[in-house]
Amino acid sequence: MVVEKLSETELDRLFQAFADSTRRDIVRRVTVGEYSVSGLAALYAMSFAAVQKHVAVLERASLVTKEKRGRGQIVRGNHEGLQKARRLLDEYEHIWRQRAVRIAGILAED
Amino acid sequence: MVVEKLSETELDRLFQAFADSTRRDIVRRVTVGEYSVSGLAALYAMSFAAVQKHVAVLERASLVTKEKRGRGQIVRGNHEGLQKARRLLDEYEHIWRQRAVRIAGILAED
DNA sequence: ATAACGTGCAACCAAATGGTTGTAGAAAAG
DNA sequence: CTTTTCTACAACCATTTGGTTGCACGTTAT
Repeated sequence: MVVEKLSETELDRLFQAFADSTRRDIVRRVTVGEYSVSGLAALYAMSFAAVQKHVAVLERASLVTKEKRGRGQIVRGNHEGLQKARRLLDEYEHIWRQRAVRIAGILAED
Repeated sequence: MVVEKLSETELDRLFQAFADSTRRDIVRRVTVGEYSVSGLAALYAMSFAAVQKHVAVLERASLVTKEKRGRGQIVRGNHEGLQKARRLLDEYEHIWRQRAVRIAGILAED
């Protein structure tokens, strides 16, 4: 199995992208259905430009993709980015579990 | 099973905490062993105060805890915070999978 | 008692973030 | 062709972030 290495700045961008509730909501929505940028903008109490910026942050973090369709641009979720974030947290969990096992082993030595 | 609800600001703090490579490294280290704040500070090419701030960010996000011991203060990993972050990403994955199943279902209707 | 160590905190600074408004271009509708 | 719609982008502003230095205070060591 090829364990694709994640660069640190890539991870910075990924977690930074998740660190805003509006962006988390956008990810949720575009995972379920398709939305144009203006379609998303209509959902939130902020300017179009603000939502546009949030989408740009998500795009830079590889969590969504944009695709031109007619006069608009549709936003889709990108499963790969999500998996990368999950993979890192899984790694931490693994480290944690190893540590728990080691401690149990030490305690058993008495 | 009680599915403890995570507040949005709690999630903001959690992901924000992960969005810095120094902080991710600190989490990794304190999960494996025990470190004082100054012990951590010695590891990075930045001032003690900077590391102290990173630890404070992690503490606010419930990813680490601090405990006074003698003249120093030891930093430990907090499994609960890590699990919360993982749980959210799992939720997204679940939504994604449901969607994949639904699309497969639609295609099968032909 | 004095010196050294570990920590917390405040003040400061540059850069990034999250928002705004305004302008401009490309595609669709009239 | 003109108007409307959707998008992109620049300029601007306030706040937060990530770093610094300096000072104060409690704890350990000499």
